[in-house]
Amino acid sequence: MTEVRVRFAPSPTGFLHIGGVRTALFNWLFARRERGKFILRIEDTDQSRSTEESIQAILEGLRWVGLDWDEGPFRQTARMDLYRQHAMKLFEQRQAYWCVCSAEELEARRKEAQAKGLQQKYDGRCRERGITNPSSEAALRFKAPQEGQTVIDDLIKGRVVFENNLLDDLIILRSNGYPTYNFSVVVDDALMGITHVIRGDDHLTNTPRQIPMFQALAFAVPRFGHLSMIMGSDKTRLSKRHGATSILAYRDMGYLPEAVVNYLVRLGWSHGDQEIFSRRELIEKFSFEHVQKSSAVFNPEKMVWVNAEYIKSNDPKRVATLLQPFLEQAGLGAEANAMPEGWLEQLVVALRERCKTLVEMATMAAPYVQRDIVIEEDAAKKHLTPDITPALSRFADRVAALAEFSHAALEKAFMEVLDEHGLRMGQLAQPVRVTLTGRTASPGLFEVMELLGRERTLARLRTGIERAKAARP
RNA sequence: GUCCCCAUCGUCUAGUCUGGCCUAGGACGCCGGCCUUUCAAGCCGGCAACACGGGUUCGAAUCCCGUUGGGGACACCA
Repeated sequence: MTEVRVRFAPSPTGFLHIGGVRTALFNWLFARRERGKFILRIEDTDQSRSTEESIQAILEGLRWVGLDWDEGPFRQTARMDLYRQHAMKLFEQRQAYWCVCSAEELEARRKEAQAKGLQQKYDGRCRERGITNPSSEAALRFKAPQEGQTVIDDLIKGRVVFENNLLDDLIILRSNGYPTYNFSVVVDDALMGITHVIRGDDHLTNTPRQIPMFQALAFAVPRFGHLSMIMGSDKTRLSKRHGATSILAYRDMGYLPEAVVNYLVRLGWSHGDQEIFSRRELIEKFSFEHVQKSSAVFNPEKMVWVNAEYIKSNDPKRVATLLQPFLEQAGLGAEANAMPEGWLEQLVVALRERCKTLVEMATMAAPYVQRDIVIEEDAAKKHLTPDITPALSRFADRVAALAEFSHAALEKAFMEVLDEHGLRMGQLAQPVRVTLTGRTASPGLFEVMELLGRERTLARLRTGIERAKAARP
């Protein structure tokens, strides 16, 4: 058994998006499962569109979702000699020829063919010219086979057959000396020993063009697997229109990387009815047999749900760590940092069932982190009324006198006050909640008090009592 | 236009290869209820799909053909 070697080969012409991450993920899972190698290759042969910034964003995005690569990142621009060398080999073998048709001419002919409804294919006029001393504007074309068929035994799609007479003589070396995509992939995939090419569906029709090149160069042909595309809600290809484009935008929106991975892997792959998978399980269970052939629509609501699941079930310590930058951003950083060891985890536990993203959690955290709060007007009007002040005061006194400021002790005190004043839970709970948090919704009251500590609890109770007294009944 | 891929609830999907266990299961969302100190979470229930037409077969979501629909590719982009 030879070692499985797969690669992710993005072109750095933009940011790493959801679709790219999914492709990378499927490659990575397969590599990990097969104990093979995952290789990262940057396809930057398009000089005009590639940017260093994009490369950095791609690396950062992959790191964020935890897709670590074993080799690379290789950059095609650093491997130019290799492509030229192999291109010349094809020329010497007479499997490639110089073409002096200008880009403008080609474009014009293509347009004409299109208008006439003819096949848009290079007419091969330079094929038999036998140009050996090309001018500087010449490009090198691969002599594609015109007879027979090329058959792909695709890992996902199954058997796909293409007629060779439809194949174009592709340019492999541009007149500027740079290789084109279809040629550089072949050379790299072969030289890097790629055994399985797992890529987007949009490359399916490139495959019959590439296979003859592998063969002409006497390289072993890898196996191919073509993943369906991800679509937006309108069933068109996913793009900026459908929301955040860079994977890093999801980080900034408060998603956990493992949630994004979990959501993405389920977009096209399944394991029975299971929805949530640990990374370990994913590696164990992943297989191309259960990868869907059809395209999938990206559904933000479900991703939010997955994220909420992870927030709830993850180690609070980790969630607390991930929450930090969001607290900073919400202007709560300094105060949060001043809290005692373990406090933030406690906050996470109190809030995690109530929020779906870290951004939401940070927003919700304000009353617990801050020293002073603003009480919502409507909440005060409804719950902080003069008639509740006796019970409120009594409770404040009890809290002040408590030997131990704990959940159990607070609850006991609260119940006793309820008893003394003949109140039901809800009648006192809401006023206390509003007093303590300024809002009508919060975690359990006694958790809230523990989070606030005795000092802030008392201070807020007193403020609330004053406010209730002053209110018009 | 030519070639290629695809087709189960609104969405992600199980089931399709190896027809019968499918009066089609799960999940998200939506609606209703329960629980309850609020809001959530949780639990229970509901709505909701085999694109269409022909075959093959005792029997088809499952196999075959066609139609329709969707997507992709046809560059000196990747």
